[in-house]
Amino acid sequence: MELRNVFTFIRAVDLGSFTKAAQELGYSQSTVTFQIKQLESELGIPLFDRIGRKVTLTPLGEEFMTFAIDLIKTTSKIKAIGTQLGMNKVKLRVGTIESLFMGKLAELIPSYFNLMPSAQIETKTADSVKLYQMLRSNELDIIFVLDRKIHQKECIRAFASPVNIVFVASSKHPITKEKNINFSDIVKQPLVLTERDSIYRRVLEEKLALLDIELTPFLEVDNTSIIMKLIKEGLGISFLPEYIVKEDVKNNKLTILPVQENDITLFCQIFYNKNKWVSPQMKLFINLMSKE
Amino acid sequence: MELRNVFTFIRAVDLGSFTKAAQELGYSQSTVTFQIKQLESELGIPLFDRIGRKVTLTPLGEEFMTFAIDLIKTTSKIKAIGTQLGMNKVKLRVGTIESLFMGKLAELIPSYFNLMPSAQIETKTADSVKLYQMLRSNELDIIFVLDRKIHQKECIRAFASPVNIVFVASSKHPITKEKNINFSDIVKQPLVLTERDSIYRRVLEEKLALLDIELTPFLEVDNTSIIMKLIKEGLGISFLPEYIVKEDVKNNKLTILPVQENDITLFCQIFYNKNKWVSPQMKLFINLMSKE
DNA sequence: TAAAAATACTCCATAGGTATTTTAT
DNA sequence: ATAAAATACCTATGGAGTATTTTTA
Repeated sequence: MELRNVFTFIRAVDLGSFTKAAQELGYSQSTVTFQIKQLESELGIPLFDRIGRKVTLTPLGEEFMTFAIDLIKTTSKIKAIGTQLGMNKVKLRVGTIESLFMGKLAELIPSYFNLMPSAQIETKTADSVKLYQMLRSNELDIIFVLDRKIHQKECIRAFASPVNIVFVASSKHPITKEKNINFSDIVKQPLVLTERDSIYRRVLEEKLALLDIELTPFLEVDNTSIIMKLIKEGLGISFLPEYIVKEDVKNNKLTILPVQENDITLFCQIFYNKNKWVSPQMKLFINLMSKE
Repeated sequence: MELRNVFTFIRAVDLGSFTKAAQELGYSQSTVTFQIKQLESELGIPLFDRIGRKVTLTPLGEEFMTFAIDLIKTTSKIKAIGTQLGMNKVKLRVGTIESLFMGKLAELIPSYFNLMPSAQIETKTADSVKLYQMLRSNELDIIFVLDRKIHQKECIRAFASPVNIVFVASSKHPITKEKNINFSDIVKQPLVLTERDSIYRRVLEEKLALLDIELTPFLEVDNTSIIMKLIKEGLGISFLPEYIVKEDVKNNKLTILPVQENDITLFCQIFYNKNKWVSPQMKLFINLMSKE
């Protein structure tokens, strides 16, 4: 059944005339006759009695009329889809790495819900490799990662912001007295680092490899919050993104070590799947991150 | 918007695959792709994310889905139109002449409502000329008249039953003693007749005109019930359809006069407009009358 | 005679098919 | 290599128009 015909039917009923309906709808009179005939044969029931030069609904036609109005009501609701954004609960599936969750994402969530009150967010914390995979297989709508600024196939970069990765120690640690520190000095210290395939750990190792320096941390922890807690207790030094230590540096609990050779900069970035429709929820998330 | 496309959309969502939907619906895969594309461009919103070789609904697609289901529900209701007959109040507009209402129609109405419990009947009593007019202009669905069996243009005769028109007098009236009565005897009596353009009055006059007899009733009344009341009180004789006096003849209140020359037979008939859809209500009415 | 609907006929848009290409598993 | 969707291209159906006929007021 063609909704166009249903529209015409309703106008014909309201105006009591095929000709008038045709004029109003911009059809020729014969087209209206045809459309109504088509409806009647599709439904297998007569809709109008054609008596004299008047048309009047049959009882079955009246019955059909109520359903026809239903159909039209629903189509007008359909036309309004997308006009009231965020009116319906749309879940945004965000993937990120643990340190970015703690250091950046957590503080963004309240303002997201502020602007999208009926929203839902589902977060998934995993390592970058897993996150890229999940984005490609559409298990996530958006991922928020720390990485070099390189092309990721199938993915579109919606946002990138530079992040320094720094060496930190407790402010009470004797090494904070030093003015100039080299990589070779660092590696002699007890190091608490993230796991081997964490991106900044890997970047650091590559850098040191060029200088023929070997890295032997005495402790590996996969959670930056725990690392910071240990460091604050004076347990050696670590290599972490600046954003995550900022707060403690301000409070003078941690100190960034002045390692001249360290020019490692990564980017915290947002990606989405290139084949994915960018929903208002995704746009909002990206905007909030950009304005920060 | 094409409901066919909405059907396809729903199957594609349920099966999570265009190809499977195509197989199930008997389309080619490209047709499903085309139909969904068409929906998307009509609505101006993306319905599916095509990621890898999977398709998944976008948030807007999910929103559309609920309305799509609405549409399909309504169309399935539409298909059921006419299956449950008499479920909805359909008014049957019946026109008849006064004597037939009293003599035939009144007793039929209870059985009509018995078989069509949710029905409505609207009756209109008028003279035959007016009734034919109203049938032609679709102010009535059906008319029940007493007439010669002649073709009425625009009308279809659904039923006809012969009716004798007879002379009656009170059983106490002296004329009932007579064995043989002629027209010439009749016209000498005080006559109470229906109005001039009532059909049996007219037929009688035509018959008498052939015999060069003139008819001069002393009283004309447009209501047969009143005429019968007057006759029963001994106020002359009348010329009425047999069905209307039957009851009183049985009770020996009225007597049919044995007028040999009187062979006047008319037909009580049901007509409907030839362009009119014959509703189950109309059919039932006709059937009930035929079975009587 | 005028006005409304039905009918006949024509034209073009488009729905649907087949075959192929692209993309991801 | 396979499976799914997109794309290109072709054809037949049928929707809409014009012109005419029928019917009633």
